[in-house]
Amino acid sequence: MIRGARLHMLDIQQLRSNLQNIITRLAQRGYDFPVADFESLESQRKSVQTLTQTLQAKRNSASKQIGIARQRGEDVSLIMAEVANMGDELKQAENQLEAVQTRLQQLLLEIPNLPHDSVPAGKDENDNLEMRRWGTPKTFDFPVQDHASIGEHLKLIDFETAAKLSGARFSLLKGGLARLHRALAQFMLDTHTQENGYNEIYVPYLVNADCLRGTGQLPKFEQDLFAVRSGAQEEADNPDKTGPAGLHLIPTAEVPLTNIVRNTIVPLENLPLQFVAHTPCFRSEAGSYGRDTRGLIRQHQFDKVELVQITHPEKSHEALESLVGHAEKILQKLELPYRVMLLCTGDMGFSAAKTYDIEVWLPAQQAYREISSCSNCEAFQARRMQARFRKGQEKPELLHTLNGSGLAVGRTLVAILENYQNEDGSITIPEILRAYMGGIERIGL
RNA sequence: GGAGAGAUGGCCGAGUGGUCGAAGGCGCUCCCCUGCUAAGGGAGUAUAGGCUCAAAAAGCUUAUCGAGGGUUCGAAUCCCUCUCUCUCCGCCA
Repeated sequence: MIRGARLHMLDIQQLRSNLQNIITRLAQRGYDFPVADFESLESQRKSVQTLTQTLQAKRNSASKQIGIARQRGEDVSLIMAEVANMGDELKQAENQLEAVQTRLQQLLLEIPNLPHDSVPAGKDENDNLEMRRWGTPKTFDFPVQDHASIGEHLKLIDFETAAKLSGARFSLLKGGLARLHRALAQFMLDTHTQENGYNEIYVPYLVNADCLRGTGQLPKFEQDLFAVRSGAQEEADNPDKTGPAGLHLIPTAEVPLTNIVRNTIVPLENLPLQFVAHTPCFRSEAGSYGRDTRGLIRQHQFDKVELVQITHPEKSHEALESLVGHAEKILQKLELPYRVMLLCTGDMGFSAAKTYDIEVWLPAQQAYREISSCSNCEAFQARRMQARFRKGQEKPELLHTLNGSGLAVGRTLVAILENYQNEDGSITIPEILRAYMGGIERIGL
């Protein structure tokens, strides 16, 4: 049997009828569309599929006739002989179709999303557009320390022990900083659930391959993930298998949160869905050797409060603006200066049609550093996930999905350490967090 | 971990090899009827593909009864593997 439904990242109809346009738009984000491969596979697919279906139709009608004749008690040996010969031809056609479809599928699953019209064309982060700034970087009348030094002097960040336990790019927080880290996550969750209308969700931290394909991490970015297997298994042999085999640690809660609507038809009146979850995130950081090796900026494991919205396609771009606002609100309440960047075509992630990064001011680096990334994936993930909505009796339509950090907890901790540092090496607790810290105002030696 | 029972359309539920994409019911949509209400009658009611077509409409066609594979001219139905759910026992935070 051949599966009829195939998942693609871009609208396959669009791809067939509007190929040149799509190639041009993908080129803007630096993607070289494999035209020759695609066209050859498409033409193969067309002829093989037509052949296969014709043979199937023949077989079906012959089988039906056999059934009818049998019931009448007629002799069926003649038709039987005729159909029997078809078997091999059909099987061969089906196998061929399967092979072509698989190759086509592989190709299609690796094509990134199309940039939205409002996204500036550009090559890398230097072409991103600054939208706005909030807050003024504080001037210090003493030499500022970076967060790693501050934490180590306080003896509340212990990288050595973390390395002993797990290796490089892990960290261990103690005492007041561990509590501050927890307070931050609580504060973020409370803000998003109580003020921004999000529904708090607790999610699995291990997900199957379908989820990762749905949000776009697979098949292309396997190397960025951690795969796990249970001790009872020899190997995670078949990544496609559901169940304990082939599970991966989530690189972000976007994966489980967005996949909540995989293979579902959401009633129109339930839209938009707004989910928030606080989870650890696990990333292999392959290919980032030497970058941000010091401190908490780039870790294999970090906590994040993630926002996900599932919206009507006509509402997604205004939803993106509000989602960015929700993330910004956290920084405002923490009184941390930041700027909002609109990413250019070349700097966006695989699944995104449009992305805003929020960058927080880090005094020790004298620079703004990413603390949140908010993306509208439009129908890209929804198509991979078959996430749809239905209006009345009309046909189901693909939803739009959005996600954003609200915020990365570890990096927020970094920002607080650096922006709220005092000359004596202590940290002032931001006003808004004191309720979560038992009222204390300062963390010091 | 052991024993057993299951998985069918929006829902319930029939279907153990043949005109089955699937009876029946509920729900829903449209229409008719009845002065309102209630009741009644009729029609319709899955999804994703492909082909024909400039396109639309329409037509033809394929696939899908938890998933994957197998047997067969033909599979919801038979066989194998897996997943999930439920019940009982054991174990466990």
